[in-house]
Amino acid sequence: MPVKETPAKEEKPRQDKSYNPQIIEKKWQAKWEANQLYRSVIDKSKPKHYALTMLPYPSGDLHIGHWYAMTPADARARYMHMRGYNVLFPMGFDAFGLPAENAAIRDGVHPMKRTFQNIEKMRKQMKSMGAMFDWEREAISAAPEYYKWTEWFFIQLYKAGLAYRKMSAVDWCPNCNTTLAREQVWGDDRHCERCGTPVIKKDLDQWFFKATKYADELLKFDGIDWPQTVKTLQTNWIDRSEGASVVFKTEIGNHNVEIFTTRPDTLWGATFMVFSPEHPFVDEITATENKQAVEEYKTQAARQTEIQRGAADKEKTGLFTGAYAINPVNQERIPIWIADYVMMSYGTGAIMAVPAHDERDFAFAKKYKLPIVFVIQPEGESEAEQGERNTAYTGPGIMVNSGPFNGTKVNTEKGRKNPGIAAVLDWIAEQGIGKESVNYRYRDWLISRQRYWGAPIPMIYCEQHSWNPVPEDQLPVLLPEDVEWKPTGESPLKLHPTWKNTTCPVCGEPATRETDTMDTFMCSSWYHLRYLSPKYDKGPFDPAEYDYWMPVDTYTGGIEHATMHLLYTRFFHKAMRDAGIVKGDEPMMQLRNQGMVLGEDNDKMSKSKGNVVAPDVLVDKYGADSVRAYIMFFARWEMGAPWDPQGIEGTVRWVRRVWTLFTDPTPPTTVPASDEVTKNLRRKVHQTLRKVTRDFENFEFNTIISSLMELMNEMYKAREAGAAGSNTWKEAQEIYVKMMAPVTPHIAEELWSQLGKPYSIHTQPWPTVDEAATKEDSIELPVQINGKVRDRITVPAEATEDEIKSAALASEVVQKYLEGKEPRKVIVAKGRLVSIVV
RNA sequence: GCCGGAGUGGCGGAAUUGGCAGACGCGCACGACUCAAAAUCGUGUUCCCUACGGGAAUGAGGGUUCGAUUCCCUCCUUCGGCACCA
Repeated sequence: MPVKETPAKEEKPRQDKSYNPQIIEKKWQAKWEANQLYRSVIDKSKPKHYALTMLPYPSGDLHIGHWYAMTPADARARYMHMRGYNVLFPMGFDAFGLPAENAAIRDGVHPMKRTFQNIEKMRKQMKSMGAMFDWEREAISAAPEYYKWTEWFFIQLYKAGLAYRKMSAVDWCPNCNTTLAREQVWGDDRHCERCGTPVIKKDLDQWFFKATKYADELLKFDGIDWPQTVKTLQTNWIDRSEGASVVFKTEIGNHNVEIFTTRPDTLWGATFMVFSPEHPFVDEITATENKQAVEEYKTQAARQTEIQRGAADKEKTGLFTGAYAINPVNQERIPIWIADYVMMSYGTGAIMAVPAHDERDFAFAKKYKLPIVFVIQPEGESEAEQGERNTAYTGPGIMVNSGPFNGTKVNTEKGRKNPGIAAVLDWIAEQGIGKESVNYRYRDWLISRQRYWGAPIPMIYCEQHSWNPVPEDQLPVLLPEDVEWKPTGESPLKLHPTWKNTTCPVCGEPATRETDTMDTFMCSSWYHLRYLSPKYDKGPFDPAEYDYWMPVDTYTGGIEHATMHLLYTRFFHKAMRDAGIVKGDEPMMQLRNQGMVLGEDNDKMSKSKGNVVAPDVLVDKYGADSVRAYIMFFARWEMGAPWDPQGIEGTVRWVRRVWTLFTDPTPPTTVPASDEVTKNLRRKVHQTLRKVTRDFENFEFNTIISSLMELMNEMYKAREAGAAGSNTWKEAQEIYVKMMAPVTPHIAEELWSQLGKPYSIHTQPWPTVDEAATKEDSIELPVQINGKVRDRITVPAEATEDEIKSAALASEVVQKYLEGKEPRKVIVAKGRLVSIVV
């Protein structure tokens, strides 16, 4: 790509030397764009760095939260660029989704039109930020050339046996009029992650991705540098538990009822079974005389929401079915109950109840007078004593009443680490009554959405041949433009008169298309791949680009996606790795999360609360550089903070004062600086450089700005002392502007140019710390006596421990405290302090 | 109930390996400039006292250490996640 020269526009010589961000920011943005400063192309002579920040939904307005996420990410990408990396820092839009469709229902404006208008506006707003986004690589998930490949990926998942259709009770948001994946239902009241409406259950035939196949691998985070909190959230979300699956037989029908238990060592204590009211065997096994009561209980349980059923402190209720099962370890006949504390959605929907060693089962047994048999005895406790218990016993002990295992030790470890469990696991396998088993809370990913504005699910249904994917050469399945906007709870695609009619790819007979669209998290699971080659049409990405840029080196974004996007994209990557489409085990090597900017009132920013901060207004008033600097300065990035509208004055002053320091032609003194002044200045410059470098590495953006402020204050003092014009001064200026460049790219470029340096500062190498220059000549050490600072001594930096010690002891103050006595102990922490114990 | 993060001046925050707590900034006060104001520049700004000097203080209490914001234990507050999970 040839570098275009900007037409040399003759500007009038500046009359006004004062800082005018509106002029210089526009000037440099135009120049950078004109000569494609931020175009990232493969360059095998350089190490690559793929910096990715989560892409926004095109709501139509860039708010301060976007700046908070993007500006530090941009600054760091710029820093990496100056460190010599070939940096890819792309941007795009997660452009499918409900808001645009809901707006269409409201006012009839087509989501396509609105979305692309919004993108237009936001792209312009983003450009005012002065970020180094490579817009040639922009990807928009709602564009056909993008969603063609989202559809293609669905087919690859289908071919890999990872996409399946199932009728089940799924979560439905009555406000969004669509189903949601388990991850998208939040909180105690089980509300929709997007709109906050409590969800309900609906029985629907839906497409799922078999994410659970990767549960174990998703628990491994080897080789990736991700925050512990995210790893913990994902681990808890998947919630692996080790145990056994054991088969109990029903008397009636001789059905095999599989149960999951984490405590196979307590099998001999299973004195009854509890089925979830929805369990498929309930109707058949229920005795005639119990039928009516059971039906009533089922109806009542179904009427309750899962929240009500899930309330842990709720009094347990249940009902005897009249049926019995056989405990396979001791052939005991045990009653089968139904109770709503057993959930169809976890495990198998049926449990063995061991009241002696499980609190819930104990409470249930007490209430309904069911037998309680203790099979784990704490050491030193007699059977009689145990019979007195009024709680379940869950601690360690010895197995009793357990046939061949009497006397076996049980500890509190889970799974095979527990000797009792390990022994029973082997035995049940031998006996053929059960096996070692792992259960997860993690569910398969429900991908179907009953909405229009999403990527079509590229599947066709034929009476003869059931479901088949759309042939790949017919992709994309395009969204029809002429649809009616009705909030019916069914996809508008279903109501379209002709769109769904097609032919079966197997037999060619008339068939119908799937009218649901995909969860937009499917689009964002692979956007980092589309950035590699957004115009490529032979595949989702150009393999040459993939081989050079992937994996993502640094990924930044909000932690709210811990169990959604960040889990989906890992699953997606692993599934596509196994399909031979991508390489490596993980898509993103390093992850860092930013916090959230809250409103002044400490509340989440929202239009309805009227606490939204508009960055455009700030940019108009102060310039993008000052806003960028404030964003990075005002809070710890990973923590976030409520917005303080006054605080921005601090960074505005800093930027102006730097401007003045560099452009004021009349230094305050003509007296040349002493060697000491220049040496001290140079020391401070290199110390600051070391600090700023380290802070960029560690994503500690706030202290980058404060260090730069500190150095500026020192430079003002040095200038006062005559340092201006010296070589040290020139070096200080040069390093200073380079350090500013990632944070405040426009003013840095302008000052760089005014220093007479060649365009562009953003292609300059990051300066190197002169370690020798950072060394202090003499250091002031505090002297502590019994832990309190009583004096300070100044010693040469290279003073030995003994020299420091005698200097400290020689101090008058120390002598006074010693009162002529010998100190008990003198500790010299070199370069830190002297501690004297009297 | 379980898991994880956080708690430091009026406010945002700093303190890198256990070594001077409060860097840097906001705000505030005073001063300079000005007819005046804004802007700008300068000085001060944790709290308490009898103020030359001394004492206390990093959510609370305890411990380890010459020395703890930092490590350990108990607890409190707060935010987030999970939860009749078998």
